[in-house]
Amino acid sequence: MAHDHAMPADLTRNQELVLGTLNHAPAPLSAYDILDLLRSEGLRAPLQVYRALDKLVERGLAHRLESLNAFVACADEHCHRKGLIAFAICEACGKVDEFADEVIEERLGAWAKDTGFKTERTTMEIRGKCATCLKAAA
Amino acid sequence: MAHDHAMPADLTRNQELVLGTLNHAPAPLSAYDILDLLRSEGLRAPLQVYRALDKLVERGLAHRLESLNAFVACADEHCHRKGLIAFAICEACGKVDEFADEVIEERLGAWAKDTGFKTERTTMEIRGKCATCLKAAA
DNA sequence: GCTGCCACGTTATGCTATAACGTATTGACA
DNA sequence: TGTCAATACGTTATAGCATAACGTGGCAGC
Repeated sequence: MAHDHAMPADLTRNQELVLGTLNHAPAPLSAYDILDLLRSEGLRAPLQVYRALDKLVERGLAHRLESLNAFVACADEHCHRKGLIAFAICEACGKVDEFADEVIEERLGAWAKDTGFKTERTTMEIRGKCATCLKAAA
Repeated sequence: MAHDHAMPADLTRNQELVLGTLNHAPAPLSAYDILDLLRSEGLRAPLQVYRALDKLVERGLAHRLESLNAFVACADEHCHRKGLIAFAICEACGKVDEFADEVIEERLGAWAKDTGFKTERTTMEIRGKCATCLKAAA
């Protein structure tokens, strides 16, 4: 993708480095991938990356993909994405598509209400092949 | 939960041991949890557990919870569950509720069709607090 | 100046998963 | 009956992901 998002001004140096790395990556990166890419900037320990990632995820600037144990920058231009987000992950090229669906959100909300469950966090990840890769394989 | 599911007759010894362990667990177990519980049965290496889990998951007898790196037995009595399954995980007691929603499945199908994405596997996990734990805390 | 807070840096460790071997069993079938 | 393919098994070693526990340093507010 290699495009820049609007980057908040109040990030710490480490957070900025990590977010910058994610922004320029064409596919999700593991914390250790990020660490390796940032050794030249002085980062040495996994914890430096994990701490930055925690903050970025907390603020919605990055997302964790549970099924990959990896991270991506938020795809929303102004990072104002609210509510439930779904990810479609291409197993061939690694690209991740981020989308929201109000109907799904509402159905999950209804289920939670019915069963008395208090939702705190939802992850939804679709694995498969993206249109581009399907075409290329044909 | 500690109830027995119908257990297929053609499981290998290791698969049977692992599925039995999951069936009797009140909450998801990691592969290493399972290993520890089965050392008395002669299991010694993680791979023995992972191999059994792979087969069980493949057959739909067990599910992997990506957000926990853990496994549960399929909650469906006869293990005939088809299509997309959602999991609601209580962060307090660890219990997992398994459910299906056709509307959600259809919405995801529609999204895939629109974008030309070929879905192979979908994970949907809700984290939060179950009704029982909420009541207990009140 | 003191205090509380938060980010940082470092070392060590723990948890999760798989690679790469070789062996044993079974069933198909010439 | 021998051999072949398929599949599960067992073991050792290693790779990959994540956090505990410690101490340091900057900065805001009183």
